[in-house]
Amino acid sequence: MNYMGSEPSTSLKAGSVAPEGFNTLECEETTKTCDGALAQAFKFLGKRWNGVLLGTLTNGPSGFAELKRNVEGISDSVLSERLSELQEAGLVVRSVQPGPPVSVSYELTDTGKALIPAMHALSTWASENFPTGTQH
Amino acid sequence: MNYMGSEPSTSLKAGSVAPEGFNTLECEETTKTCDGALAQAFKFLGKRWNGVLLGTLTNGPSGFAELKRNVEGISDSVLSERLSELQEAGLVVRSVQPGPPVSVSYELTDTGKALIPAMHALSTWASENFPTGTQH
DNA sequence: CAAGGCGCTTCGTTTTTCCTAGTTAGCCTT
DNA sequence: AAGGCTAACTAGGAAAAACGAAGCGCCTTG
Repeated sequence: MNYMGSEPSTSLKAGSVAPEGFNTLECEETTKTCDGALAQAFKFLGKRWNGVLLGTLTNGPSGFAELKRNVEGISDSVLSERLSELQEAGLVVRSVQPGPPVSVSYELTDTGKALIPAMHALSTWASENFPTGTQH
Repeated sequence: MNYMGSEPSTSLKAGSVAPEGFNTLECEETTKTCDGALAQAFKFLGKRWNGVLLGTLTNGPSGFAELKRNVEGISDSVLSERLSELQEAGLVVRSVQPGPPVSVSYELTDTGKALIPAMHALSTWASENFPTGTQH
């Protein structure tokens, strides 16, 4: 699976197989590195907008303009680029209805939908730890 | 709670209270926005290195140099800045043992530790959807 | 016909992130 | 005593990411 641009290079948990480009760690149970799978997850989610985009798409398929409205603050060019990356990563699928008029929708794939429990856990954590209305 | 710099501005779920600076949505159950709490979570986790840093600290307290070694690819200044941000957000605590020699350690707070279930869910998702060894 | 929306792309500008060299203090070895 | 190394950062500039505005072709609406 391809990543676009450079992504954070992370070390893997002791004993796990190192993908290309990663330094292979000696098998050492006391090494305090980040879980390799978690690091993998953060290759996507550690990029600005991806988490919120995926979160938005859990509400169902959306067109480009609708996503632009619903993800406040994102620019057209970044939205376009992120959607391309998420497609290439297999998390989002783009489907085109030729119309007229042409209509495009973006939808979570099964892989993308499989993120929902984790995103729910993140949402629960934020609700419990950063109640709305207390920011200043 | 203070955020450093500007963070992605997101719209909130219909009916939820809008914090300062957010556009208030009309209460409209069909609006497909990202859950406000999830958006809040991604203010931290959508920044490069934060997720991996927090993931690394789930293994226990670490000093700066140890973190530098265990989070492969991060530079000193970014590590320093991210740790400061995570402290200010209440996710990490810094404690200093004056020595000599001076010794500093960073540790997850209760709020930071409360992220562990969500990070475990993310790790599970990545393991099941991106098996190691298949990257190219 | 004019105006607006959709679904984007392009490019110059701005903002954010990142890197590297450097600092001080202490420890260890020769 | 001197030199090398580590810890825990910081400063300033470089690089990358993100933004904003303009634009395109097509369609719908008035």
